[in-house]
Amino acid sequence: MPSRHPNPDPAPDGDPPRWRRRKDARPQEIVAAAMEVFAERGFAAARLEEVAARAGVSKGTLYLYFPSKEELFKAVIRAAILPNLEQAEAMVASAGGPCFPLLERLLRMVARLIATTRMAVIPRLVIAEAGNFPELAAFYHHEVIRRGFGVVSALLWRGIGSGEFRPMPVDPSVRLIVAPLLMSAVWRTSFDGVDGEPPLDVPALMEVHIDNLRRVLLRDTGDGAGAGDGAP
Amino acid sequence: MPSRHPNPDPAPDGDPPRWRRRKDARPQEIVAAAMEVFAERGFAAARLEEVAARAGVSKGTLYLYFPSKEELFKAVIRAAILPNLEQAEAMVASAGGPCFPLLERLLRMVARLIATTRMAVIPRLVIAEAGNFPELAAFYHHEVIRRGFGVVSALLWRGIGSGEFRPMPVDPSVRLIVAPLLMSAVWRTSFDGVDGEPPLDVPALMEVHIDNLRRVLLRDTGDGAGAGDGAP
DNA sequence: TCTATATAACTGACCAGTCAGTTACTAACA
DNA sequence: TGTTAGTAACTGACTGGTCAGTTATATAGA
Repeated sequence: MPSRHPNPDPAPDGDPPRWRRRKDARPQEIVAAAMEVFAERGFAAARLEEVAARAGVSKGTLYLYFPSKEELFKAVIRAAILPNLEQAEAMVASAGGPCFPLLERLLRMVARLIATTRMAVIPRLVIAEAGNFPELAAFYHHEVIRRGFGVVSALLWRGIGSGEFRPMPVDPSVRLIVAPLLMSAVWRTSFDGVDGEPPLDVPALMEVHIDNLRRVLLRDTGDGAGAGDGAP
Repeated sequence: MPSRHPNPDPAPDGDPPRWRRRKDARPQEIVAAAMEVFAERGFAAARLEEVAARAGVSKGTLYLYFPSKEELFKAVIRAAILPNLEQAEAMVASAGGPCFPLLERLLRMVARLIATTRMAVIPRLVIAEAGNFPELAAFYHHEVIRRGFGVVSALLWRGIGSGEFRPMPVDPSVRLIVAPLLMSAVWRTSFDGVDGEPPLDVPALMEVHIDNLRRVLLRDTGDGAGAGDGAP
């Protein structure tokens, strides 16, 4: 099979070489291909032969850049999630003013990622393999969950400190805020299209969630702070 | 390897037979063994050899009672979930009076199942294999999710109809009510004990969730219907 | 005796990871 | 400006192992 990344500056003479040395481009091409295949098949069922084919290299080449299937998977997770996580951390760290609108922006941002990108498959993949690859679960917990929880947690503490939010148990609240995101990601990659159901409307779900959170998190201010259909 | 279900009424004479015909008992013993193994390894990584060993039979015997690994898995799901689902359906159908306490009972019941039984692994297993076995996902959606959602949905409609609950979009609300349960189940079977974290306190999480739902679902009644730390 | 029930050896297919060999590129030297 | 070692990048056939599902054979029980 010819490379899917052929000579970008074809030699004028004779036939093009069967392959080219492209040390710098390979890793990210391999990771992109692996992302596709893992997303379609899950970790265990993904075939490295197939990853290699989609990356336009041979299986042996994979092992020049990644020592094992598991490390390749970690690289996929890092590439898919870390940039977004860093963006979220920066957003919360830098923003001033009231916390609730910031939380709204955060939730909408993640919801959009879940609804529109392949990133949504990652939680499912990790959940699936956690039993057989505990080290993978630990990696994901340490690199993603802990940091993600940290972002929301910081936001809640700030809101409580300023009096904007009600006092509340922070750890359970973080989990309850995040749960619908997890559910959306899992749903979209496991049940969408099954049984003739319409696909899950992630943004709509998120708007209802945000409305609910307004009632739950915000300290009562006397005026109708909640959604519009409430008391007279 | 000797059977773990040896002759329950050992023959008085000579050596006991190498095996016994136990047509009626086999299926449930096999399903119980399969539940264990699937829970520990996931669907794909579970070995039928091991299921057979734990059930005290040979692999061939499995195929006398279940035509394939997939059908065996379905049997496991049915055995683990259907009784509880039916109990929940009966509870909602038969109970009168206000809806919110009923919802509380329902949530606490499921939370207890998730926190204390092996049932909690089922969602993880289905999620994990949904990509590779779409028919399994469809089965689970049809037999479990649809009915589970139906129970909560019925409850919400009733509460809205009676004026106990605020008007609300029912489908998203059902998902938001269920999401923390799903998260708890997944967490307990994927991340508990990882990274030195204390295990998830499912009942505590559920109590916070229920408090939140009180604020979200119940129509404002003027008095302090919400949790105890609110307005004077 | 007859046969439903059970066994255990077998088959065929799959795949992660390895490694001996091949090729594209580089730079030292003519 | 060739030419030619030298080497890093790459290939693909191979190994060793796994496991779902099948089948020839044996025996419990009627």
